[in-house]
Amino acid sequence: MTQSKSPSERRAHLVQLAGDLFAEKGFRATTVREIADAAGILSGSLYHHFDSKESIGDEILSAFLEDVLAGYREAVRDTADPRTAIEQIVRSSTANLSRHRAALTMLQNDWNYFSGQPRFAYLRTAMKEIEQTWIEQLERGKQTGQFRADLDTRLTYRLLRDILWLPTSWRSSATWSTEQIIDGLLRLLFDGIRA
Amino acid sequence: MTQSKSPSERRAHLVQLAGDLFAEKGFRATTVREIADAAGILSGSLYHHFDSKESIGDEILSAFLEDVLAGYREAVRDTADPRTAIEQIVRSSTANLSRHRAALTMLQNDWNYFSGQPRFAYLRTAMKEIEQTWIEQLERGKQTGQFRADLDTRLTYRLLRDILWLPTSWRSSATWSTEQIIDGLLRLLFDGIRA
DNA sequence: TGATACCAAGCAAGCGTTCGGTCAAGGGCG
DNA sequence: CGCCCTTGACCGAACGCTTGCTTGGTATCA
Repeated sequence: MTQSKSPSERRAHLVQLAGDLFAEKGFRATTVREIADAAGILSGSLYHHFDSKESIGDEILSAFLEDVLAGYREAVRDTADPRTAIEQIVRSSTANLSRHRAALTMLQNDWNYFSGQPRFAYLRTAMKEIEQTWIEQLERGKQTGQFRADLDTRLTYRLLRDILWLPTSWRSSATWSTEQIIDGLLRLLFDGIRA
Repeated sequence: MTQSKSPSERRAHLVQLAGDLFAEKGFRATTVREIADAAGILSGSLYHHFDSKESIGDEILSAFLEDVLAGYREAVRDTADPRTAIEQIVRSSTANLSRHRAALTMLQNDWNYFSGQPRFAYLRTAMKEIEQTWIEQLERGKQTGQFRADLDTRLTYRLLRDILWLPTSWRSSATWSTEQIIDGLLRLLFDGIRA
């Protein structure tokens, strides 16, 4: 059909197509035949580009986590102020999440499936670093007096991280812009809903 | 084997077993053979009690939504104050969610699967009522001056409802008690993390 | 000529579901 | 008491279908 210019550009396109499906139905619920249909080829032909369905998932997940971790590292490197750091984390995450919708859906839907396999051990590693980063910033904020001293750091981290990842799963509705979501999120996190 | 006292007590037990599996892996990812294994019978024997796998899911989901809606209705009936109403909603929801872990996992993992079928049309109906309730209370709070006037009501509702349902998906860890979670949740919602 | 990208066909395994048969428990009845 | 017959719970084996994946062949183009 449409011929790709550079080698393996076709491959990247297939990953993109598969990702769109994963983002809507999850990894397990998406069949290789559906992916092939979206690409206009037969299911068997996919195996000319990938050696398994898991490889496609692997590519999507590792690319996502690399970007996320890069954003986290930059956020804490540039800033001394924990509140600014968290705000920076929120901004970089939101950008990454809208670019990697598929990865997050996979993590939420099929975490049990992936996290059990040795091949995806890096998932746990990355999650640990994310947790560590949040906890450090929250603790620092408590010490400087910017955050409430009575915060349960670990509980707050779990809530904040998951809250941050929520809007991604909202069907790509044009209801709210990314800016609006970031705004609503930040104000909620820092100030709550009370006047 | 063990004989049940009342008729269809066995059936209720099977629903319980299936629910435990659904809560961990989701509905689609759980096979009837796994359910049967957990019960110590063969997969085919399940069909003596249920006419399909979907029926089990139906039973779990409808029971959950009935309880949730009852909690919402009671919360807004008894209270004139919107802040108290929301606090009441949070409390009743948390109780319901810990009792119906399976249902929420199913809604999060397999929403696309269920919401498409006519049989599960009540899912959309119930969600609409939940949304309506939240929005009413948020609007009232804005009018009385208790909540910030610049809140995007619909966006805030989506955030709050999803946030409320988050902790359920946290594996039944003994890390935090229900009381702790409610506390952290309420303080975060109303006051944010700032000191 | 030899990669590259794909087709056509099919495999084994797993899925939800069906169906005829077995077997113990228990009430009705002489 | 002893017999029969219903009933509920389950087994064993299979069904049709879908799954991820394999294999041998073909067209295209450098």
